[in-house]
Amino acid sequence: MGIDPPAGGAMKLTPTSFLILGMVRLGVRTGYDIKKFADISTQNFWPISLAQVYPELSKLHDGGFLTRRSDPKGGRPRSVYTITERGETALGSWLRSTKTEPVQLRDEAMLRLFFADALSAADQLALVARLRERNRGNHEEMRREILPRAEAVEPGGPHYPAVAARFSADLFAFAEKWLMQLSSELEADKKS
Amino acid sequence: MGIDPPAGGAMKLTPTSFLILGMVRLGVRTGYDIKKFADISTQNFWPISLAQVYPELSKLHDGGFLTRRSDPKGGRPRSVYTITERGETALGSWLRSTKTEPVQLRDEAMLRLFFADALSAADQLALVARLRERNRGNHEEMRREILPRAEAVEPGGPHYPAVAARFSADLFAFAEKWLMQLSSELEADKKS
DNA sequence: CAGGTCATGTAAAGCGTTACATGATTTT
DNA sequence: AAAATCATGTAACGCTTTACATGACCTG
Repeated sequence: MGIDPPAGGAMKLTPTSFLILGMVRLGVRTGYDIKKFADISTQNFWPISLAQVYPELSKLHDGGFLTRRSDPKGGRPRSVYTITERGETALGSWLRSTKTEPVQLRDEAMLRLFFADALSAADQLALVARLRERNRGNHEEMRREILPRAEAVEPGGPHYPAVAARFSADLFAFAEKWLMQLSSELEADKKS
Repeated sequence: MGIDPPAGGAMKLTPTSFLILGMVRLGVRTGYDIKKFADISTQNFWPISLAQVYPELSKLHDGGFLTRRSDPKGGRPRSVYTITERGETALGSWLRSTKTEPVQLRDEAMLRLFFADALSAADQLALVARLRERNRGNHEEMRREILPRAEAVEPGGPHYPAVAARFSADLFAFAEKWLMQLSSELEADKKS
């Protein structure tokens, strides 16, 4: 009532904000659905938790980037969001922004590999075997769950989600071959 | 004086703790040197900041995993650390631990790619070009700075740092080819 | 002698995860 | 009838980053 509607003058949007904004733009309209869809699409390169989604939606709504409409299913409250003109503009200029942030990888298993010289030959092999197994699992999930969904897009639908999925899948495939090679080399070294 | 020397009964060590511990074990003895060496070795899969190093060293010292010796260079104070038996044990059981944490990737650029359908064909190409350029830079740095240092190891020295470096370098190389391919496909689509 | 590197820390702020809390609806 | 899923949030905690602070030593 007393709040200037578009408001958000000095509002700093994070990549997580744009993830939410982009999801709403793709037609994923509720907080719960955004989290569910993110889990099978963007989780590999930008993980989010459900606890981030709701405050972020409110923030974007307060800033005028989204509109909120109450649409209860039965007696259960539910909020449905739509992107505004302002939201589209913000998303567009983020997508065109040229400042490139570095990739950030965090992998405890790779850290273990780095220090693996402290292990016996047998334990080294076991460590690499665990790395391979985890990677194989990730690859499987990618190929079976994520890629097919991303590729099952109606004509005229978005096609970059499938590009991103294929990239991840191919990276996992490459890592799989690489780690197999490493295993073989270690086995060979053991015998000599 | 009144402190039980080994102390650390219920002390929870994080991957960052083991990174520090492992570095000291490899003969990197001061906080400053650990950060410097981490920057050209483990930064790609477990980034740390200098502000983490010193408190972590103190924590590990308090827990009896490291010994501290004061060794000033000129009038400048300096602490040199050594790993203890207890530290070796802890590092070993972490390395042999079978619980596998998931890889965690965070890449704003990939997130942009995922939502690139909102862009014009020209802007899509520009986005991919930026991705490629960043990747090429990472690959270059890997090949020119990190790999050679990791591979320049005296006989009997650790050889897994070089394995880890080669893995990263090869991943970047793979991504480079993949992104080149994507660029070509987009160019081809544009003409048709 | 100025700027860079060596060297060690503290404080504040930001971001994200886990756990907590609640309750309706749907599926088995 | 129980379990899973839908649905929305809050609170506490932990890890990391950035900024602040200090000062000696070395190189051009």
